[in-house]
Amino acid sequence: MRREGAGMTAPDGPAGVREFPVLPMSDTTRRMTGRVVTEAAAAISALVADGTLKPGDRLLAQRLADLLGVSRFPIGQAMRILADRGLLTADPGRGFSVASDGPDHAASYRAERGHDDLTSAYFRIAEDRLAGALPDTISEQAMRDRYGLGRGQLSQLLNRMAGEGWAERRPGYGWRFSAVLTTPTALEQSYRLRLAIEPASLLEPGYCLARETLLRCRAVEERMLGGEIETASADALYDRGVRFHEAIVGASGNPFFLDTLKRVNRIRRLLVYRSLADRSRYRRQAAEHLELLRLIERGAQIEAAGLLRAHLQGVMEKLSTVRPLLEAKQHPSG
Amino acid sequence: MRREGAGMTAPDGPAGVREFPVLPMSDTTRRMTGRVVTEAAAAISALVADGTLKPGDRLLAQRLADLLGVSRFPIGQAMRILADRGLLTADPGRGFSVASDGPDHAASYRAERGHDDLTSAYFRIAEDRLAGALPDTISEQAMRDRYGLGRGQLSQLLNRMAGEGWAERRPGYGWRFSAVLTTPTALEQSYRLRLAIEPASLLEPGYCLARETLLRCRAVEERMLGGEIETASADALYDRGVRFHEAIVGASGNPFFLDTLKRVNRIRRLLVYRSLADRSRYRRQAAEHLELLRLIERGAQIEAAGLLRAHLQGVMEKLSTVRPLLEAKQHPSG
DNA sequence: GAATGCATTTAGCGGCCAAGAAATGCAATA
DNA sequence: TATTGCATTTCTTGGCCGCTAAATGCATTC
Repeated sequence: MRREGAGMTAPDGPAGVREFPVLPMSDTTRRMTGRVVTEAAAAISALVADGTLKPGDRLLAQRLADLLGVSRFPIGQAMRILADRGLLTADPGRGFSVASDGPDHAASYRAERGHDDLTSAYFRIAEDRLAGALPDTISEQAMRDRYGLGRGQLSQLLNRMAGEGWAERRPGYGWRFSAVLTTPTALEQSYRLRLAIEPASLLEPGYCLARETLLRCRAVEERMLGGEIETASADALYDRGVRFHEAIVGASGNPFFLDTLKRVNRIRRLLVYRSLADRSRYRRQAAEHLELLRLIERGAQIEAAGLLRAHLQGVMEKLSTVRPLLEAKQHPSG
Repeated sequence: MRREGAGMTAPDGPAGVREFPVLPMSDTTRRMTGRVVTEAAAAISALVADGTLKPGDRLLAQRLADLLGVSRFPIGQAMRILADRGLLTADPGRGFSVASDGPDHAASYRAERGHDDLTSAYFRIAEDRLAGALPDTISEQAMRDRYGLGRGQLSQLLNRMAGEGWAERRPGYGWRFSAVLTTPTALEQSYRLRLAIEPASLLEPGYCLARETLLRCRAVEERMLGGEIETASADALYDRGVRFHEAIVGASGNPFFLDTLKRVNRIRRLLVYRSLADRSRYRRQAAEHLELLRLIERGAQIEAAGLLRAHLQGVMEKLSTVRPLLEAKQHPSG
């Protein structure tokens, strides 16, 4: 899948003159690998980066495979790649272990990893759509030509978009994009759905936020208040917010609530785009998140629901100040 | 798609002896047609059945094509089929018009129409899953073999199920079915989601139930109270309920609310299956629906929201009496 | 002159095959 | 004995071809 001129044609310049003499291990590092291998490598490097695996620790293939829900094979591939990058050291016959300078390599490795082909195509389409660059109706053929996708890939994407509610099959053939994404009030409407379900989820019978989850959420928010608000990327900030709310709602044990929230969050990500990186507000949000955790910890569900409602309403009201940006289809300068 | 030995081979018996002298127009009527043609025929017959088109009315191909969002071609095919069935009469050179006994034929035509291939496969899979006949994890290959589906069809179905939250891609390959459908409390949980969003949708700013929609809903409920509760099929009763609630929520103008409801209703259809055809309760439900419409008509949104909440809660409480049936995976005897 | 009916064009889908990726089984080994 | 490393098997995906359905354009006809 997603091959892209890897080797095969013209590996060298004319007469064997290498155009890119640097990166001596590139043919191993750059080797096209499957999705699972890539993700396994990312997962392992994350474990090394956050200290779960310390220098000298031996990596057991089966253990990692079980952790990621895959077989041992792609784990082995991933370890080999990471060994080439210097994160791990290979002990022939006894597998791999974390190199002494593993964590440093892990940080740089993780920094340079980009999006999936499919994911990036998804965002390109969404951006084009938001920018009005895509017509309302279009054939699959035209989409494939435009974004250079295989049949299967495109079909996966379109089905996903259809599931998210902003694309649909036309009766004959071709697809139609609905107006959901381009209407200026969509973002506000998405918040009103959250306002309906998130506080309600707290009042579900049997609501129980696992202690471990609570502590993890609290640690994240405190790290943010401790300075990460200023340093983290806009994407990272958005992700943290999403994860917090999904953790809260997920603790209701009602999958319908959680699925609905996840779904609306995926669309919301397209709507907020990368625009509103107004960091000053994240501080207040983090404080409210922490207060919410305190209430939940005490079992004060009703108060928690009230606070969550106020929290969302507060965020929604701030929306009206950024909405003009969306309407004008411009990105803020600062 | 879905070809099946249609015509082409052996139109007649040997030496011109017709094997099936009855149904002289069968090779036209039975001809396999595409999805759009089939749906166009169904749509036109619906128009004839409900009196929108009366005997003698001429059918304009372009008008119908615009109505259904397709081209004239499948409309022509559909009209030809319907003419063969006696719903329409063909006036060569001037198209088709509704036959004098069109409405009668339309009723019988509509009665014998079955499910789409894809739709029926979807329900077969869901039923197998509910019955525990499908393993938790399975490869696409195995699914294709089991249900005789093409690659694209299966991918469409699986993506749809994934969107509905009861199937998901495994990291490597193959799919996993989640426990959502088989857990005994799922139905109740789905109602609690509805309880969170439906009353809230009534309080959306700009809520406006179109007069035409209101009248249509009222007429349906009154027809039900007038006797259809006893005569209609269980499927039809379910559909009416779904359509009513979706009309109410759709009038909020917030597509997120409507999408969420539609989604949960699709899963709910799988959960209720065909079990609870307890008709006595539909009478009370219809009365409450009518009262709800009255309140909305008066613009009493808050009272309407309260009634809707009570209505859903009432239905949900009745659930506990039928839940044992689901748990035992049995269908009621009466 | 507008709508029909037919011919042409285009789109999408299934089958087939080959390539690549992941899963699985097995022998070697620390 | 548990784990690695490799070989084999299974599965998915992409390309290509042909078929059928739907869209579109055009001549005909009332």
